[in-house]
Amino acid sequence: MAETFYLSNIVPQNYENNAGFWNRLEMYCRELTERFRDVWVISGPLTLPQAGEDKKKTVSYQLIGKDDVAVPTHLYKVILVRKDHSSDVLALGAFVVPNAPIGFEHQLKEYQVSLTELERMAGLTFFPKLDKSQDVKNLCLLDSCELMDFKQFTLYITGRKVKGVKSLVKLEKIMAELKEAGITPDEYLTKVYFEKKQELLQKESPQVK
DNA sequence: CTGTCTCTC
DNA sequence: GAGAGACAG
Repeated sequence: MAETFYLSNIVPQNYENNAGFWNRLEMYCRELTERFRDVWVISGPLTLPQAGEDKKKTVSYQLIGKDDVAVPTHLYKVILVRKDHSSDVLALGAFVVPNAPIGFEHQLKEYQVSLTELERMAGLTFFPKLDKSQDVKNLCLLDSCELMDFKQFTLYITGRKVKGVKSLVKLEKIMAELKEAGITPDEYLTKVYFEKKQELLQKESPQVK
């Protein structure tokens, strides 16, 4: 936790990417901990070359702030999972994601690369003690690599908002926004909504102590 | 969930 | 500078 917050461990990331696609990728990683005994995740920045109109490749990336902090063109994530200690079933997925907004029409699998490819891009060796000659499965074949779709994501976010809401007016506003997005609450959200509504009715009714 | 911004102390 | 709360995607 302490190392997490070193400035040297921080990367400027596109806002929409972080709150959207990357957020859903992180949610997927958390899901994996429910299906696998061990989950290792390594993330980092990349500044990749891009081919111009003349086909020549150039490395170009933005610098921000007075101290010229480099903005990576891409972000990578390597995920290694182990089913359990005894069986030793391992699966790995490596992903390279543009540091730019990515909509719900895109699938995680579009950004999958081989570990070897990523290691060349990053100039790093991941899991050096892992015997690569042994049978390490493709994560996206063993698991689904499916991120939440728009409806699932919106329902989840709305659930978190409802849980933290402080007034009845805001509660109804959150639910109205959901309806406006064309999504009807599922069983879980309906339950959370009514529980919060009861709680706030208690708090906001002046005659009740 | 991922965040930022503003206000107070 | 930290903490709390409002707000947005």
